[in-house]
Amino acid sequence: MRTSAFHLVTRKETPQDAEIISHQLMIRAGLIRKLGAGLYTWAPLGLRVLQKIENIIREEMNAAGALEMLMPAVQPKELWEETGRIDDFGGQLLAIHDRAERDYFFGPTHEEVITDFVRNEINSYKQLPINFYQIQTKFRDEIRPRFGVMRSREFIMKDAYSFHMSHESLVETYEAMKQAYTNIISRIGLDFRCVLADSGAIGGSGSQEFHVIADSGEDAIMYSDSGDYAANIEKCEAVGLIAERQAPGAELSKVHTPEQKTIEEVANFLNVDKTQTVKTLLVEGVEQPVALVVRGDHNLNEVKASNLLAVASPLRMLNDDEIKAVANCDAGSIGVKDLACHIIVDRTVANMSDFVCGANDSGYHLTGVNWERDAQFHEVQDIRDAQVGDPSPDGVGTLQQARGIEVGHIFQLGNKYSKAMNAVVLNEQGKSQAMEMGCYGMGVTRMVAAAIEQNHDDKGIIWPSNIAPFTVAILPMNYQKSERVRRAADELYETLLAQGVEVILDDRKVRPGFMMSDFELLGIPHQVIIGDRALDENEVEYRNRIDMESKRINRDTMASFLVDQLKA
RNA sequence: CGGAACGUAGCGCAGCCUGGUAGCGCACCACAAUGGGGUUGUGGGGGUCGGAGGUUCGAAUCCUCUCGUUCCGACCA
Repeated sequence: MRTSAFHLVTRKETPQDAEIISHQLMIRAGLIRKLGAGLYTWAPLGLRVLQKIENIIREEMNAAGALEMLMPAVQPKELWEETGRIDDFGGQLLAIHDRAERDYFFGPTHEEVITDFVRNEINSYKQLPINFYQIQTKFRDEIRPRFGVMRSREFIMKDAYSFHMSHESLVETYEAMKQAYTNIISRIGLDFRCVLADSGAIGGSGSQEFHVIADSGEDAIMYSDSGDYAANIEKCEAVGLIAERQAPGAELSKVHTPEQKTIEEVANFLNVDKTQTVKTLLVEGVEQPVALVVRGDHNLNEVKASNLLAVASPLRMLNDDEIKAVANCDAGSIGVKDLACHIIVDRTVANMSDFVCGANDSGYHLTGVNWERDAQFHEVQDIRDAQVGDPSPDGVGTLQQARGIEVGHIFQLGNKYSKAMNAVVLNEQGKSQAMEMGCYGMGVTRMVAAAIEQNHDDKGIIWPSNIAPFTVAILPMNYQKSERVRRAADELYETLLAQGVEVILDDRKVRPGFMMSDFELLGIPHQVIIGDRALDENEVEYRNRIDMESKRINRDTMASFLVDQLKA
């Protein structure tokens, strides 16, 4: 490709609304342009990257035995009524209607559509197992789209759905998909981690996420410093930190704590460690309000909490009036003694003794509180975030934390959808049986942003060579005027093209500095600079985008040198 | 969803407070010089000032409504 025949529009200035580096660089390099909130146009340059990722995904999915297909992006509302997922997805669903006022959703995911396809298409156990996938545009009306294509509303996803006669067969495909995902992200060239995950609105039993490690990641992932355990913090089991509850050692006493509301303030005021305090959070319950109790220095894990039977989902904190009705005090003074609601305590809290909590009387706290003697709880659950330094739940090592960008998520769905939609096949005994199902998603557009987050410097993008829009850039110095430079550049260009190298030749009439800065921003892995200086010695110059060190190479061997570099 | 801010040329912004015929930088077009790190000069094209309504002799500027965008927040207990 010659730049004169391509669309290359770069910007020197950082766009004002781009927060994270990948978004800034994607706009500056001209990969994407914004159309509206969470809506992006992929320019030819960006599309080349996108398609490389798609092709790697295709190759690995095909190799794992999955079959590519394509479903409609627009889905009839009736399908979603069958599974009752409209409420689960809530406002994220983009509702549309046609001229006859029929209701549709623009698909945020395709479990319903594929299950409908399969229930009509598959009748016998002999046709199973089978795994379908597609690469397609989705729409999720995010509350707050941000970070460019990292969290956009319209995006491209690879989604796969497998169907089975047994759980064992499902697990087999699940493991194959896990391996395929590992292969895909490795081939793209990113540093990633597979972690245990909550299955959220998709549902099902087991699920794991694939995270590209990056400081700008929206998720916190916890991992053992010496073992294999790794989990999203939403899911990461938080072990009880106190092995055995001590017998009460202090008198219960009520102390005046005026204006001391936060745990920090109360602990300082009473001169105790935060680990000797508990906080009581009142949330909406299924039948009655629920108190969730965690140690003062711990965070409530909202995902774990909303998964509890007694707690309403999604999680909602009670407002001041509701708190008053339950605890008869302001929010800053809620405590566990004589609290008339269902009380669920964290594992660590269950074994605390002589602790501090609110007195259910505004401006007062209790000290020396002990379970059984002073207060009772109804359930012990894991409801806090695991934190750095906790023992790993599998007993091996200590937990550490990193930030991750979720680029893939695989689920064992079981028969949630097949039962709801009556997707059955006849088994060997000729009896109807609901199919077991798995689903496997991968964010294609997000992968581009993740790749940049992990591979850039202050000059621009540094593409991993497997997804670079071009692998070689030829930068001629004074192409317009120097006959000799032009001939050398054209010749190398033609030679590389003939060998199937994805090469871009900059034949624009721009000055050298401008050209070099542009290609540093663009991040093309291999760059060849052709100028009169080196040509005097029949040489041209090679630079790798990673180290940017110049190497003089004989003009006649440059093509083969590059081909070797590309193989490496 | 709650809070805040911002909408003036493709991009980044000034002008608004104190109303008087719209400006700067980048980008773009032409010409010339330059030709190994975003070069320079001269000339040029491009804007219903987000939209609607109001106040006024007169509105980018003041008022009201509306649309859009962005940021922050959604555990004080």
